[in-house]
Amino acid sequence: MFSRVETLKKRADFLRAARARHTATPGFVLQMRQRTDTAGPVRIGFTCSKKVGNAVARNRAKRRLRALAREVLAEHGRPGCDYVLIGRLEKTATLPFDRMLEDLHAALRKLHGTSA
RNA sequence: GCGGAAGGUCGGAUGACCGCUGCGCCGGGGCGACCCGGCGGGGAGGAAAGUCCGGACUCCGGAAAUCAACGGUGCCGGGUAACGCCCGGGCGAGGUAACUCGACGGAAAGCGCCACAGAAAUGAAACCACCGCGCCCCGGCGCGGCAAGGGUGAAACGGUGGGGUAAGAGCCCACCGCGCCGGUGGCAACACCGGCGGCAUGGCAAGCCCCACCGGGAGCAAUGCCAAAUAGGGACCGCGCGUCGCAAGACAGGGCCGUUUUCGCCCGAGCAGGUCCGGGUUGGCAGCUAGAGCCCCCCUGGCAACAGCGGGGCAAGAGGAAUGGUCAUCGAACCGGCAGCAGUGCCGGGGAACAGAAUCCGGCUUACAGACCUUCCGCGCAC
RNA sequence: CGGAGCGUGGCGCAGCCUGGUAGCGCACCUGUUUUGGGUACAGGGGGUCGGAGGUUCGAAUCCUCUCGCUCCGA
Repeated sequence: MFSRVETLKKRADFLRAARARHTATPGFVLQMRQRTDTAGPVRIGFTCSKKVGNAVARNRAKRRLRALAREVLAEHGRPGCDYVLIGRLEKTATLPFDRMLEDLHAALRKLHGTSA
């Protein structure tokens, strides 16, 4: 791991990422924003609205998204980028983990390819 | 065996790999705050929920008593830090029973309301009917008596039976109900017994209210500190220019919870006291987890809730918010098939309810697939 | 996390405190007026009062529980 991974905490950062590039898969929505400091750390945020369910369902969805990000974005994340993973109703908690890993790789290829 | 009642416990399990977090230790780096790595042992619930009550704690302007307003509680006694909670008792209701349920003070302190229907909805009164007398066209009318019967309504001024009467009526009597007085038992709610009154007193207090008791307000996003940044601002309010003294200070005087009183504190010639606006910061640390703590056992007191002594055990502290992710095995409910009179057994599928700590405790309420334990009641059968 | 408030026809609101009739505006339907439409006038339909339980003879209204939504506080 050559770049540190930080957690996104500010509401303003989430709003900026929401206006940037995004792509959707059955299990989640991925947003990506290239910051001005291109050598900075990779930053990741997680969002689950009340639409996902009650507190138990929201926490479980966020934990699965965090596990996905730890496996993929730590190595394939681009420095100086903010990523936001958004949970979806039912699917985020129930889809097979391998399928979501593939989807995340595909989503990263799509966003990196178009923004390069 | 079937059906039921009460109380309690648990609420998926095991393993592997990869992670998060705070605590302790070790090593390294840094002047330091701290950062990195390794190891060890912790890491969601019975409701963590709803936020419906009661506290602890903190601030508001310090405390006690009192009155008023407002809010709450409401049979009696006890338990508790406290409670609207718990335990025991009383009364009422339901059930064959075990047992369960009850916002369960006062309607002769006062005000208000009781739609429609009905003669009349609480001062009493009288539509039909009943009875007596009078009159006539023999069916009614007039006067008087009466309130038992009819009809209306959720509710009609005690109920049943007998006597009585022109017809009736607590008009009289017995029993029941109600009220009052006395006695006995009980701390009390209340119960029982005796006597008296002839009955006056409809319902609603989850309408106002009366009585008794309780409560100052706001809340951990409280509050305190540090750093950074902006400003060194503006407006208003409070009291004021007293006496003695060289001064410190003291005394007048003033201020401090809605009222009053007592004490206490503050000001007392600038105090730089308070409030608001404007501007800045949306960082860090503390509060922050050991306290009326929970559980188990023995003993003592108590019917019990509970209290006391002793012993043992357990106790997460996050902060865009950790307590997990993936895989494998085992697996309850449920579904299907086969066997059996049945309890059930075997095979296959299936893959776990409600739900996530946010300052902390004591309760209540609500949600919940199922599994297990103890005690008790009724019925049936056998002895 | 803590604290306030609101749920009534399709939409926006009264009525609730002080219990017996659910009302107003826009919208909708029908008719008249017009060559037709709009406008105007007349008439009409449509509401489990968020849900459950209780108090009462009777609940949109009073009480308790519950569901959903909105706002405020460092």
